[in-house]
Amino acid sequence: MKNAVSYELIKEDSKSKARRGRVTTPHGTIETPVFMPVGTQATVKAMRPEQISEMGAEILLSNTYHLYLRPGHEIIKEAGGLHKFMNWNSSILTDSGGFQVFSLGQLRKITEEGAMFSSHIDGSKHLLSPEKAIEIQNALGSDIMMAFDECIPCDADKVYIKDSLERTSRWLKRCKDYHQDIEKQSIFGIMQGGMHKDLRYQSAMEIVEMDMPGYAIGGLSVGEPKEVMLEVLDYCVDYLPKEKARYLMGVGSPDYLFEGVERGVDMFDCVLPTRIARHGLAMTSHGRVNIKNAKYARDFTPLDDNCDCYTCRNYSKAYLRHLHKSNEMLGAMLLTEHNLHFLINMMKNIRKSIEEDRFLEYKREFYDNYGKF
RNA sequence: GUGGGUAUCGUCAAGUGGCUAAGACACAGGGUUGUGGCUCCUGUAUGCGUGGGUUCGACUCCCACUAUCCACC
Repeated sequence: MKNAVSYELIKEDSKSKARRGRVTTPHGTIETPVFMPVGTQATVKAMRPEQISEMGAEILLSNTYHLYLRPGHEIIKEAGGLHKFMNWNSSILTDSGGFQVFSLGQLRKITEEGAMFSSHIDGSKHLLSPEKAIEIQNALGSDIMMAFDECIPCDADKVYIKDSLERTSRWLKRCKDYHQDIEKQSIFGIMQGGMHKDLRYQSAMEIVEMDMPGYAIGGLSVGEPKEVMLEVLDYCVDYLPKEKARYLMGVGSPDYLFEGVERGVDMFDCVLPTRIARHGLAMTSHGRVNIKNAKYARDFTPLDDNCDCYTCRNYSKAYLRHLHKSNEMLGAMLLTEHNLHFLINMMKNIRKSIEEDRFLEYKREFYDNYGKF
C-alpha cells in the first residue's frame, strides 16, 4: 500500500541545509519549500479560493477544532468533504486541534485520554482525543492530517515537557492505529520537547520510529526569543529523516521563513500575513508598512514598487489607508491578497535560488532590502 | 423684539463648590507568528464660551456680554 502523501528531494543547497523538494498528495503536487496560507474556518479570511490559486498556492491549512465545533464535521462529510465544501481542489492540511490545547489554555483539561475543552463559541464541553481528532479529519478528508499533540508554552518546566512529549508520542501511536485509509490521507507526526536538546531528541526518536509520511516541528514560535528558536530549530531538523517532508508549524514572518529554509525545513504555515493584513500591516520588499500611518494619507504610490500583485498593480497606499480607516472590507481583502502574494512569491524565489545554488546570496539580498523585520 | 434653555478635548458627553476634569468615538504610535476575536496595548484638555464678581477655594454660585437652540410675536 502506498501512502497518500510522499516527499521527493530534488536538490540540496551546497552551502546550507536548504533543500528543494516536492510533496505529492491525492490533490496534486506541492513544490517545497512552501508557505501554506491558513484558512481556519474553511476559508482564508477575505479571499476567494480562486484568488489563492492564482497566486500560486498549492496547499491550504484548515482546522479540526474549529470545523468540528462549527459547522460540525458530519455536515462537511455530507457536503462531500472539505475540498468540495469550500471549493478548493488542491491539497489541504488540517491541524489537529493540538494548538488549541495551548491557545485556549484556560478552557481545557488534559488527561491521558485526551483534552477536555470548553467551546469558545457556546461553552459546551468536548473531549478531543487522538481518535476523535482523526475521526474528524477523516470526515473532513484533508490530504495531510496532523497528529493530535499537546503544544506547550515555552516557559513550561522540564518535567512537564517530558511527560507531555511522551504523551504526545503515545497519542501519535493511537492516531496511527485509528486511521484506516492510508492511501487517501496521511498523518504527520509532531515533535515536541520545548527548548531542551535532549527532550527534542527523545521526541524525534519516538515519532520517527513510527515511520510517518512526514514530520512537523511543533512547540516553537510560542513566545521564545528568536535566537532560542533558531538554536532549537538547528538541531531539531537534524533529528528528522532526510527522505520525509519537514514542517515547521506556525512560522510565517519573512525572516523566520528564510531561517527555517536555511535549516532544512520544507513546509511552513502562519496566520501572520492574513491577520496583520486585517490590522492594516503589509509585508513589502522594503519591510513592514503600517498603512494606518498618517504619512501615507497623500501617498499615491503602490504598497511595494517591486510587487506585481493585484493590489499593487491597481491601488495606492493613500487609498488602502482610506479603506482601512473607514473600516471597509475591501481594505482587508486587498492587503490580505498582497501579503499572501508577497510570501508565496518570496518562497518561489527561494526555491529558484536553491535550484541555482545561491540561496544564501538571495537571503542576504532580501535582508538588505527588507531592513527591520 | 419677548420669554426660556444650553455653552466642558476634533465629535458625543460625565462632573456640580474642594485631591493631578470620567468615558466613548475620532486622531497619533505600536503589537500580532500550528487564527476565538476587522483585535489588543499606549498616548493626547495646566483646560471647562468671553469678561467681571462672590469665596480660603469655582467647570460648578452671581452679573454682563457673545454664540446657539426652542417658543411666542
